[in-house]
Amino acid sequence: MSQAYGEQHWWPAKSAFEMMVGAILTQNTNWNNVEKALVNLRNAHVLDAEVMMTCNQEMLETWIRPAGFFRQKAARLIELCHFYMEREGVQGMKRWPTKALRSRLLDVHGIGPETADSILLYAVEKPIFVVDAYTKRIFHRLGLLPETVQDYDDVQAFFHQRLAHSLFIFQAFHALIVAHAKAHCRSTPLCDDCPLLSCCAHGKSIVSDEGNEAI
DNA sequence: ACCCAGGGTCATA
DNA sequence: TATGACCATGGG
Repeated sequence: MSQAYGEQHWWPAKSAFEMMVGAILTQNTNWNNVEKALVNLRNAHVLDAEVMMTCNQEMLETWIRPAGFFRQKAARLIELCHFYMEREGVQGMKRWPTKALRSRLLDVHGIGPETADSILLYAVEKPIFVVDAYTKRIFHRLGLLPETVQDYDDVQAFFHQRLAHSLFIFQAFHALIVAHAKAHCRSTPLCDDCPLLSCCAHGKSIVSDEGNEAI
């Protein structure tokens, strides 16, 4: 996948806090829309936990409107700011064991498993595998991940059992999975040169069974 | 006029 | 435990 898609330079953020904000904003939302919201926040000079925490929620809503779900997300950003300050920023978070920090993140209203793990992997730089819709779809279709495994924590455990627990591996792999999913979006009928099929023993049978399904 | 996107929460059964 | 509704915008 590296050879096929190259370096992915994830996560595109100038600071750890900006990364966390992006993690909230991108929930079920196209990254293009998230970028517009981030530009608005930057122009307003509120891309900082201490500043954002004090700003008016209706103002926040207008800035992040392009990212959709703006009312929920504005409230979630405020919650994130409180968490960030209470934990003394990313440096403070780094001092905590991954498991304990993860469960504190999950206590924050509006932060679920994927958002928590994205923050842990890309902002706090803890070696933890991020599971998203792409990951499940791709590996289910390849026949590598049993269809019976659907639950977030179960899917994550599946990969944790099979991959080296390396920050670099987890960061790069998740990024490449997304790159692969985007490259073979629904516009592509079938990919003969699919870098995953070529290294998957079940590839051919999956392809013939699924017909013209991409990924 | 659809469909969906790098989810999460809440109400039902 | 397991579905379904809801949140909202912009791009294909």
